[in-house]
Amino acid sequence: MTDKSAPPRVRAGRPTREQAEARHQELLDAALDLFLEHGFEVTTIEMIAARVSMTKRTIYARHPDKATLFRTAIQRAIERQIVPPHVLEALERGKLGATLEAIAWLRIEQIAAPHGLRLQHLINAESHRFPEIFTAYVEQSTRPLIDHVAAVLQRAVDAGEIAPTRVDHAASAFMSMVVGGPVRAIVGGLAPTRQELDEKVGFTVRLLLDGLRPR
Amino acid sequence: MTDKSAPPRVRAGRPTREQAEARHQELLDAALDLFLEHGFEVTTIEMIAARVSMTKRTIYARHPDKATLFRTAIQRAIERQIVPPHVLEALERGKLGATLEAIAWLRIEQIAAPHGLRLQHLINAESHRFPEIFTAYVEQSTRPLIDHVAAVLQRAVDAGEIAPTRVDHAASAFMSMVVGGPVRAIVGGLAPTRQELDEKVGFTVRLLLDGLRPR
DNA sequence: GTGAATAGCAACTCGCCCGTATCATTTGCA
DNA sequence: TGCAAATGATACGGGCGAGTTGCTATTCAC
Repeated sequence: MTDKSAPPRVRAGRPTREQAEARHQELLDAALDLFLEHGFEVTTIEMIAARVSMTKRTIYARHPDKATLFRTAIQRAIERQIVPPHVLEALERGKLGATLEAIAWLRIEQIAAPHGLRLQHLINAESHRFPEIFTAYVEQSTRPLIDHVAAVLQRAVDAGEIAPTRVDHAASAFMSMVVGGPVRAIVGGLAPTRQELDEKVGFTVRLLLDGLRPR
Repeated sequence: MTDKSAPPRVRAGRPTREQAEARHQELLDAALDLFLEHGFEVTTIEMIAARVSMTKRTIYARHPDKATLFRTAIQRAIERQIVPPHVLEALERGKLGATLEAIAWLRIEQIAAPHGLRLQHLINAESHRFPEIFTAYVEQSTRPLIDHVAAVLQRAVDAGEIAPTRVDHAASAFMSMVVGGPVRAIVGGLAPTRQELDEKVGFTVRLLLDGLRPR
């Protein structure tokens, strides 16, 4: 006895393939936003649906469950952060110090990006429930940069620019220093100025190069 | 019409003040454990109650709600991690390098402690809901150590042991390096050996001292 | 055009958990 | 000794969110 005396239907209908695909991208963007803001548990499917003016039904038509939607959205964010090799190579400057500074800035901008740091925290926080996401993040985002720094340093060692050393330790230490400051600042609610960051990056690079100066 | 034909009573009764206090400590320990393991949302009051063989009733007699219980338990964990000033002073060794190594080890052991890193992650993850906890952690745990390193370095500058420099930057960079490696390792599921850590700490201290060697 | 697949909506079920209330029981403490 | 505090057992209201289903409306394919 579905009377429907006052049919409140507003809009419906099957969208074009392009329309559907665009909506789907919107959905993933919204899901990412909300997950980053509120975490996995607190974010509800209906919050996401409301954000893009859909209903749960439509979301569940594409994604089997909340966990899968989460994985998909986060993996997408990780992929956006991947730096392709040719970009890394393009960071090569003439002088070692300038190259390191360029790499440092690349990472800082990733972290300072609208939700860059939240992504890290979310992935850490959910690393129990989604260990594969954590692994993916390290493998695809963190590690390549460290490895690249190590390679740059190794070349500098070979060229006699710096003293022989454990380039892996040095690279890891360098990235830790670069990231540590901004992370503390941003998480603490501060927005470090370009100048402050510049100062810190300069300090870090100088410290590393002085520490590794050939005897 | 509560019949209660089969009263399955087992045990009850009023405990001694000391007993009650002891149970209360047990409760907070259990709550902390579970919050660290599962996070705020997933952990339920009944999980905590079961862990210490209590009922919700008893918990709610002491804590107005779940959020307050969370704050109390976490604050307790933070306080346990606070290093009293006299302990910091006792880390002073004759040589600057040895002092820095001692400080580094102190922090590494905090992080490698059974739930040391989880505490950080939990606090970060819940920093939206409980910003005051996040602030407390930084103020009471992170910052004092960095400040102490800065003070140690300043004294070394005054003594001419190292070149004049921004000791705040240097201290921050040092602690970042010290913490960065172990964090990546532990979160990644690895358990770095004492020897590996020793090697890293040694490397870090040497890098800093060489980088700051007086001209 | 016509039929079938598809996207959409709304309402529903189911289960979970917080917080509270009730009653019985034990026991510290005055 | 007797009272009240403290706790256990249990039930339940209220709310909420995940996932499902029935139905409708539109578009794609032939």
